[in-house]
Amino acid sequence: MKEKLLEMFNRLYAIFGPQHWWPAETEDEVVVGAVLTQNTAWKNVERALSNLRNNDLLNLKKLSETDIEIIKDLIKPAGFFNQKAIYLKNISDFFCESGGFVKLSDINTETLRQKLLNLKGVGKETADSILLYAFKKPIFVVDAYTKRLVERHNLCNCSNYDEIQKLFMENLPLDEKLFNEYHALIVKLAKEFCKKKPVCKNCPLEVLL
DNA sequence: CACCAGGAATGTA
DNA sequence: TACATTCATGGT
Repeated sequence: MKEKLLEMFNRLYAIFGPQHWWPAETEDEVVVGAVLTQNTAWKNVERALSNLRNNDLLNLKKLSETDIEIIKDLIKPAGFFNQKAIYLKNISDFFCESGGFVKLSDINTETLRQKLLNLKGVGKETADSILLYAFKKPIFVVDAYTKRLVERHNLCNCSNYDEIQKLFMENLPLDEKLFNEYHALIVKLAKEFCKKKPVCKNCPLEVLL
């Protein structure tokens, strides 16, 4: 399995090259983007992020000080704006109360993950995306594409988040750079070859089966 | 017109 | 524990 997962990564990297994730200027922008992209096309997220940036609100401190109705209006293009505005408030308040990004970086990864999961609006994928792409922790992010990939290639007879995450983390070196690129490459693969949900025609990974 | 996108919370059995 | 429903905009 270790060989298989590495071979899959090497093949994806050979085909698509480095993906330069997360597409953001700051750590705060990663956090905000992680919430806004929940079940939402990234293109729509970019519009919401632009709106926030143009109003100088693309940081957690400003967001915690801004009226929620204003936030709702600016993030509308990303959809689910009523709940996402609440989520952004919860998270930005937490970061401010906790002493900011640098202070939180000192916390042990498992503890920090739990703190993030305790926030309304932060599930496992969002928490792990923040840990990996903002805090640079070696945590593997599992999304719908990853689940489909695991199922289609019969990498394990599991379907829940934790087991799929363990599959990758117990069979790969705990390397933040590797996990960063791996998840991004899976997303890239899905966008290029799996635009329709059930089918994955001409998928370059089929040769590995 | 239907279906989906870099999910999570809530309710039901 | 395992599903079903809801949230909402914009692209295809």
